[in-house]
Amino acid sequence: MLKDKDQREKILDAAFEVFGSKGYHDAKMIEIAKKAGISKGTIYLYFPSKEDLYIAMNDRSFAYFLWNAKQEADRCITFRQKLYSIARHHLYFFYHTRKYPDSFWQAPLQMPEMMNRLHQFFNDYHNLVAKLMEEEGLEEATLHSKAFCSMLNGYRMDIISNPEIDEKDIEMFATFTVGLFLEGCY
Amino acid sequence: MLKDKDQREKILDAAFEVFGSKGYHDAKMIEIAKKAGISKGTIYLYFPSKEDLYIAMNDRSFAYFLWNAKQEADRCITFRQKLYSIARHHLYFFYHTRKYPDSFWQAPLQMPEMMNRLHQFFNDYHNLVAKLMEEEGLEEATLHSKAFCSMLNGYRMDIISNPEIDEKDIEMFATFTVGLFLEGCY
Amino acid sequence: MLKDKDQREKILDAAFEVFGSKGYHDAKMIEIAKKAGISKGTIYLYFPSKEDLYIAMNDRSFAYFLWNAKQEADRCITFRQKLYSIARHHLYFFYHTRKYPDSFWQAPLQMPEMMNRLHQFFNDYHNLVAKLMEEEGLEEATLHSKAFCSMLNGYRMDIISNPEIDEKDIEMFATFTVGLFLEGCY
Amino acid sequence: MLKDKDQREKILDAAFEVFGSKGYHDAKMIEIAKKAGISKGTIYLYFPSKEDLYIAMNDRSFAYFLWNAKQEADRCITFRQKLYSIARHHLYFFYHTRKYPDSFWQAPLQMPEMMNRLHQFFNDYHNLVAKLMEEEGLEEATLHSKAFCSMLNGYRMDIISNPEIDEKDIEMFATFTVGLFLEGCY
DNA sequence: CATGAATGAGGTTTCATTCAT
DNA sequence: AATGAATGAAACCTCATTCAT
Repeated sequence: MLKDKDQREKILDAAFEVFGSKGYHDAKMIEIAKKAGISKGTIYLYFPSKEDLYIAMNDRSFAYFLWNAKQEADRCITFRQKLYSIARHHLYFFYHTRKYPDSFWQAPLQMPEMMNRLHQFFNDYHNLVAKLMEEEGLEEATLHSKAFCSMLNGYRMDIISNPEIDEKDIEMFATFTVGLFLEGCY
Repeated sequence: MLKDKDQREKILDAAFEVFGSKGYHDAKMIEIAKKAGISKGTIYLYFPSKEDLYIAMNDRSFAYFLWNAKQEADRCITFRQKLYSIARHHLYFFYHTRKYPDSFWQAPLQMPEMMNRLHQFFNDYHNLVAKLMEEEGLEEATLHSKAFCSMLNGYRMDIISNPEIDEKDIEMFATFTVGLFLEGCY
Repeated sequence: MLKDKDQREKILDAAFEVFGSKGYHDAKMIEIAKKAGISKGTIYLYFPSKEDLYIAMNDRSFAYFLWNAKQEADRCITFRQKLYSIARHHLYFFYHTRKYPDSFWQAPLQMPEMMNRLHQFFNDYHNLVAKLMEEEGLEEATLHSKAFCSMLNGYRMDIISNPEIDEKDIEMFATFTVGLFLEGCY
Repeated sequence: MLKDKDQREKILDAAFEVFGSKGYHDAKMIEIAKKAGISKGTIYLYFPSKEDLYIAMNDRSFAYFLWNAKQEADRCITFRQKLYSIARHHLYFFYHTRKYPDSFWQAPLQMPEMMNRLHQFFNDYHNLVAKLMEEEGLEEATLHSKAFCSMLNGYRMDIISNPEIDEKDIEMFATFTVGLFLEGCY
């Protein structure tokens, strides 16, 4: 039982790496199997298809992301601190998974189920952030949360493709974004 | 001579529609050919491979997007108006191409040439916006331009997948984004 | 383990027949698969490409030919007998594979690896014969061995395309060739 | 009229080069057209198909080869001189066309018409040589002529692939072959 | 549970040939 | 006569999935 859990997780870990670094179409089941240290057939004991594996892998990542974002934010007291924790969490996530640029934030069209999950995830994330804003009394919390998250998303490609970006840059991006959000550009 | 031009454009138009609605991998050359009203082989008279066609199609879109963005901004006088024109152009582009959600703003990894073009495009776009900001005397124009464009990008998925969004919403998104950028969230 | 060996051999057998009777370019992978009683994809489990299969098939034939030629020659005592055994082996090989005229003795240009193997094979064969001649004290063994083998090769097209040629003719060709080689034309 | 003749010849010349250096299957009509300085379509005004062009090209080569061989032999007086002239002509032909190794002496199976022509050519050539031998009173002239020509053919691959072989080697090969034929190996 | 050999549908690309100009 | 744009059949190869062991 625990063994099963381990197998499933091992496969999801491998899937994260392979899907993440190659993209859905260029990822091969055999490579995921090899990376998981098992055989191709075994994957099908745990996941009915490549697509299902892809979705399961993303689901796990989504849950993990949201859970962590919430944890971090809950530790903070002031609104500014909360925004800052969201920003840091978001950007560090990009930073730590920068070797797997395809693992997040985009999905193949022609995979409606995955699109739904992705929408749901964005929804959940935006709601999480919107709630923080509502608690602060901010109007139009939904629009504001989307704008805030979108600014963070904008750093994704830079973080992925510019190897010179380091943790100091990440901190700066977070500070800048929170400042712009709270006070505007001037 | 004109004929050639026409054929090439016809193919690029069809490529835009098919790549845009299916994504690179799920797009089939035969479908592009049919949509262009020609035969499969003819595509290869104008483009050496599927990948080259994809890149050429994107290049055309990039140039078109940048040219229009500049046109619109140049017609404006105040800084706020310029930002607003950028925002409207950006969001209306999403709106008018919402049937082709894969035609823009993302590219398959494993296609380094395309990634380079995409980076270049973002660079050009951000520079265009940064220049407007520099003219206004805004500090850290690069960071600000990225943040501004990122907020606009954030509406992409909504515009694509929510069929209830209409031109009034677009205008509202633009107004909101410019306001947030200039004055902050309060 | 034995199964694998069998599959590989089955594929090589089928390749010998199809390449041999159609030539490299007119041979189709699907036909080789059908003849081997397997599916197209299975061939690619054992050989990475059509070209590799072609080369492997030829390699096997080369080794087989040389091994047999040596076996037969080693059983003989006198020089004349040895020459005669070489001639018979050579001509009977043509005779027994006459249904597969393209399987031997020629290779597509534009396939450098195959050309190398073919050269190597001719080299090995000529050396084998040259050695017999050296043991006899014949001068210019290399030139003589090439001339001898070339005369035998000359019967190839006759044997392949003239269905009236039978084993009696083969014996006669061998006798004639050895005689001409040893004593000249008078 | 003369113009036509020129076009046809130009195409045959180009075909000789391209078929000869690439082989039938790897030769492209477009390349032949370019080499002839005309357009693809024009070839089809003079030859109904690639196959027909290939056959016509070979036919011309065959006729040329035979005509020259006869010319050279007729100039000679003694039997040995005649054999020697045949040998030199044969080997120099290989030597001078060594850049076009596929232009002669082999044909794709699956092209019965071409196979027939090739047989006919060998027949004619062997008869030409056999006649010389008959005039000398040699018995079994047919067998002897085949053996003689086959020995010459044996140098083909060497001449084609060994760039160090020069005219001195050719002369030596001719001398050696005639000697072996007349006196045997000792 | 686990394996990995086998399958076969499906897509990109090539190129001889045609035909309107 | 000459062109070259257009055609479309055909073939190699890939890889998700199955299933006997």
